[in-house]
Amino acid sequence: MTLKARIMNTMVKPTLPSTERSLPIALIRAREGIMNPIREMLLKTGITEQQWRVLRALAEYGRMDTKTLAQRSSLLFPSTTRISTTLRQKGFVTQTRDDQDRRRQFVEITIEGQKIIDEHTPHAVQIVSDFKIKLGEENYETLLDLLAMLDPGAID
Amino acid sequence: MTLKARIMNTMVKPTLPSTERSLPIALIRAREGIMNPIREMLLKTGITEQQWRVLRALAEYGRMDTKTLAQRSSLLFPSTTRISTTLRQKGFVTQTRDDQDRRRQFVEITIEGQKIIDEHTPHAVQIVSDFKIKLGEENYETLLDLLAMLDPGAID
DNA sequence: TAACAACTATTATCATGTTAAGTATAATTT
DNA sequence: AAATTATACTTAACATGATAATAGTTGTTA
Repeated sequence: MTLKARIMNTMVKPTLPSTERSLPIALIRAREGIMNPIREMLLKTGITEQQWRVLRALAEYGRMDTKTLAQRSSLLFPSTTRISTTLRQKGFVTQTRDDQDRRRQFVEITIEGQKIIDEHTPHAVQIVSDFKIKLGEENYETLLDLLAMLDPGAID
Repeated sequence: MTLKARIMNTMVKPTLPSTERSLPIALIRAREGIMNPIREMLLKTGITEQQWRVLRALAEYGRMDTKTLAQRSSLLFPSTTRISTTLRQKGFVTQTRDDQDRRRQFVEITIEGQKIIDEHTPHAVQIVSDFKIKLGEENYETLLDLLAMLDPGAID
């Protein structure tokens, strides 16, 4: 697109913000920045970022059904099913049917799964801490608050 | 995990923030909130969110090579290759080799591709505008600035 | 100029995102 | 109780994310 055409567009039509100032893209890039060191850490564990999220949720809240697990891990339901299966094969979780409601599937972290969390939590804490320092404590909290306002699951 | 075990953990070991206060997860959830209406809009176009990003970059900056396109679209290189192929098959872009450097592949938006952008930009502008209202103009700009601080590609 | 390294792009592989369809069980209605 | 509806989960299909391996081209150096 020529410069002239771009200027014309700006004058006569509603235009999107430049991709440099686009909120969805800013979210993607920020996530990249955060996840790079975390992914680096996870390389040694042999599990993925999403599998780490599932194990963390299970470690924090204990045994739960797949639906709840999906919500707590911010994963889609089908992804959660697949990841649970993978983690079971790796020996990091167990799956059991609910006898009261046989549709329900409970997932629970194993000793081995908990070990993964325990062994890497200090490093993960360090990574989070580095970002707090980079942004400043106040900015960090502000950012979390602003992001929460966009969360579709949040109780407005 | 029992309550007692959780309390013990908190006392003796470094702990991660609750998933409720985790920055990576907050970024995912915020993105979900933003992308829901955008994906809804894109349903009518038959293209995906990533394909939309590629077309937008091409519309804004004009013809460019795949590497630059990947950066401008915030996509991985291999993803960009695949998406360019898909978009070419749909008739929304053209691909040409650079005669000066035959490694390089140029991608350019077609009239049909530009039409997709033009037809849906007003709706996209409306969606962005809604979020600005929801957050407030000042918060919106603050959020973009804070996110930019996490962007690994940003010039600190 | 031949060997080597660097660069651009493509392809491969596995995991996940996303939507839709399907299955089994439970709850509700008639 | 049979039919219907709703729920929890699973599977399928296609696109993308992420990493690694490969191919073709250009640049550099011995």
